[in-house]
Amino acid sequence: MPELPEVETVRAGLEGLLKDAVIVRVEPHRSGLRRPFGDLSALSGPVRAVRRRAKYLLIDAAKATLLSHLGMTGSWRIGDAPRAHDHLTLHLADGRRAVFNDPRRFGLAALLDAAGHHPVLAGLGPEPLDPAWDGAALRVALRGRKAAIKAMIMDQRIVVGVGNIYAQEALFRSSIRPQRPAGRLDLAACHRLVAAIKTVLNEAISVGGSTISDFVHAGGGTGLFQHRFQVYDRGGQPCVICGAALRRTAIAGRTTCWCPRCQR
DNA sequence: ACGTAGACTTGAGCGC
DNA sequence: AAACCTCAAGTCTACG
Repeated sequence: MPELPEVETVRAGLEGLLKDAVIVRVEPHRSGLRRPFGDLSALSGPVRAVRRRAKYLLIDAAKATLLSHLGMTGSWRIGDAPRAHDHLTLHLADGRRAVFNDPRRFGLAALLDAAGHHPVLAGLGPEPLDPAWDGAALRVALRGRKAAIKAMIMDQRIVVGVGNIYAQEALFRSSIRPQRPAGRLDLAACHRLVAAIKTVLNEAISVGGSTISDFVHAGGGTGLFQHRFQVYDRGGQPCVICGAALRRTAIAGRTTCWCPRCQR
């Protein structure tokens, strides 16, 4: 999916396009995706804000909040002709339509409950761009863990928003070998890693995220951060720092590229 | 509890 | 060239 920078880019775009627009009708095109949509009709009314928590979007209307997740291939767009894999349409009073499209159907859409909660939000870890999340906090979360550090920073209970692209890029930038047992990182390494995660996420947000094949902004544009990848999908190619051939391995089932010389 | 593999799904592509 | 193949921004479950 879209990781945090992509979701944040969609959030900002959707907020600009939807704020103060009035939803007059919610039209599902199937019963659900990863989970049933449930009854979405309470979403009708003016849109107040579009928020983000982890990789989830929250569209606040007057009487309800729509939670959505883009899965691997989900997108929101405004006012287009219908397309294959459109799953949910929000009809607006001005005639535009906000449409959720997702070819692989790993996404999610549902309303928050009356208390503003949803089961998928329970148990999520800290936001990586929260100033309170620092190396010391990460070190505490990793204590005793033997799994690879890369798997741990992709675990949404440890920290949210980091997926397979930005985990690899942040580990390269902090010179940490992705397969190192997480609990053995010292405080200095945790500080470096947290700083690298924040920097790479902020850089990616500033250029509208990464587009590999599917990701598009709510306004239809693509991201640009894919041009700045230093290790992602670069197995066999030279390290941008030392020139050594980057290695490619699987960690917890996810392809991982890293420099055998720069990352320890 | 912890860690990993497999499942879910559709589309892209010369690598793996 | 093609795709009967493998791989993909993510979660969720089921096993050891």
